[in-house]
Amino acid sequence: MDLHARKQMPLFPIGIVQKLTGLSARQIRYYEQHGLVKPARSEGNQRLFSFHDVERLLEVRSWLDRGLNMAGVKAQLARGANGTSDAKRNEPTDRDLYKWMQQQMLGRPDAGSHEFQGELSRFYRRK
DNA sequence: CTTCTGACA
DNA sequence: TGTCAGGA
Repeated sequence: MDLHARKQMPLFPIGIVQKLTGLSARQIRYYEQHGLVKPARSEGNQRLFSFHDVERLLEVRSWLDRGLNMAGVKAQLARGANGTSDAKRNEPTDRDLYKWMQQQMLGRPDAGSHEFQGELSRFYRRK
């Protein structure tokens, strides 16, 4: 399984995505309605976002921060625009994200482990 | 406790 | 966009 495939894997719930993107759950769901992202769903109908979705959301936020409205953002996506300056500078690199995940996996012995670790282990699992 | 949908004093 | 309801 290559990196590209892993980036498509449905891994995190909306709460994690909020922390990763700085967007509110309301915004994330709203953007989904507008087709900006298409997270997978768990059996319990819970949204499961992939790294691809998270990156797209960060890209969307960079445009919104720069004053674009929904129409503007859609135009960028339609044009296949790639995040420019700000987006590139503020967007966490893959390494940042992986490092962040490893921290989650190492876990905080006191805070109790997250079921999250189990899901994330899928990302690292070979084959 | 977290997430989901629908709705708006 | 925030926030509340009512349910899973």
